[in-house]
Amino acid sequence: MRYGPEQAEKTKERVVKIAAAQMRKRGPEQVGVADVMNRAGLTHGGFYAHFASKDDLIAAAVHRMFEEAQDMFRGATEDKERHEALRSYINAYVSKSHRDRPERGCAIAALSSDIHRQGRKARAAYDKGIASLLGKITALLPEQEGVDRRALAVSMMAEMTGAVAAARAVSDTALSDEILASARRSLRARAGLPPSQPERQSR
Amino acid sequence: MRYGPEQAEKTKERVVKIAAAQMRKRGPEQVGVADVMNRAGLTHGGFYAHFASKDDLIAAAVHRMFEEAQDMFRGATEDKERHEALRSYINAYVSKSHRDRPERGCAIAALSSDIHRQGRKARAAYDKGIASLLGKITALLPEQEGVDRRALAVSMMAEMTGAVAAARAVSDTALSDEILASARRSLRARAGLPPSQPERQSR
DNA sequence: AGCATTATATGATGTTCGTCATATAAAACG
DNA sequence: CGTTTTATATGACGAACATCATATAATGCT
Repeated sequence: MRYGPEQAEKTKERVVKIAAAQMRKRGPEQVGVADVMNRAGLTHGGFYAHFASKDDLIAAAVHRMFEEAQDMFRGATEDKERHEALRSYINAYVSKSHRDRPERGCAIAALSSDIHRQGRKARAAYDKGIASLLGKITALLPEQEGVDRRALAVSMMAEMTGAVAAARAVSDTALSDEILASARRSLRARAGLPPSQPERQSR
Repeated sequence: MRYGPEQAEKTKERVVKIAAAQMRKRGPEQVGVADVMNRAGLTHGGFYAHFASKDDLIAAAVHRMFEEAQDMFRGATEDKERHEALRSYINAYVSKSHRDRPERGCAIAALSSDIHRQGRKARAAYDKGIASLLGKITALLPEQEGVDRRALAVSMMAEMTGAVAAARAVSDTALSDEILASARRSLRARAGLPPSQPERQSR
């Protein structure tokens, strides 16, 4: 044990990463401390050398989820002109692959009904993540007369996260696919994107 | 004990009602069998005279949530002309009072990230509830040329549930209120309702 | 009146949980 | 080389959990 002075940092990062994945997949309360530590190749007792409590771990995990979301956003939008960036982000977000991989996906959709039972720090991290995403979507929206871009961004974010959450919740595959397809088309139209591109199936 | 032959039926109904409220508030997994029974004035052991398992209780609770949702829908829409019914339903759903009382509210918003971890029966009840609601929203939408009412209903449901879930998740009150207000305005416009009614504050 | 039925209660089982006190052993430092 | 520091391990604590076997007592039927 103890393989270097900054090994602890690496270990902690690994634990948080695993926790972030597991908690998106199974919910923060369903993920046990011992489970996370075992997945990191450790035993449960050492946990409290890194975190003050499980609530602390949850807060750190939520923070990391939004870091990963930033990467996803950047990957979909960078080096693209605004219209194309917006289309790319919508297609990536409201997609089957996002629906089918909650452990790698957006925290807002994954934790929508879990987060309000969590501690102060986890909720603060969530707030910050939402605010940041809203800012980015607003900035991508085209300016049009009579359109409040900020309000449109809020409304679109609700539809995006609601559609992915609903598509995950539903067990009928056809209905789930329909939810994604309808939301995707509606979102593109509301974003002011030309309607009938060759309808790519984003999987 | 045993106060009559149909007393058991009453008791079961009471247990399911309590479970439906608690599970919307705290999540199905966070609600213990003993907790529900105690709230019903009983002890935990008798539980298995009424239900085969906790999963069974969850399924029954989800079923009941959608029954209550039907009542809410009917209450907001009955005896109203289509436009007015639609406006009334949107205002009631995307409201502060709905946000602040998840235990009495819509199962879709309350369980969006919980339900996909549940058993077959609970998920089937959820599917049925979503399908039924979608049918009702579709029927209320005005017919317009070039508008797929069903697709619009799906997209609007995603925005409604996403907005309420996000408004609950966020701890910043101002942001939470903004989410509701933006979604409400957007939904009314998308439903084809005249834009600037005297903006009632639905609480 | 007495017997069978059944709704609820008591209490136990074995798990899993978060937390913590303590032990170990390797690295860093003198 | 020896001492201190510290990352991880071991093991235990009490609480909560779902489940079930059994007990109790009141009802409905004969």
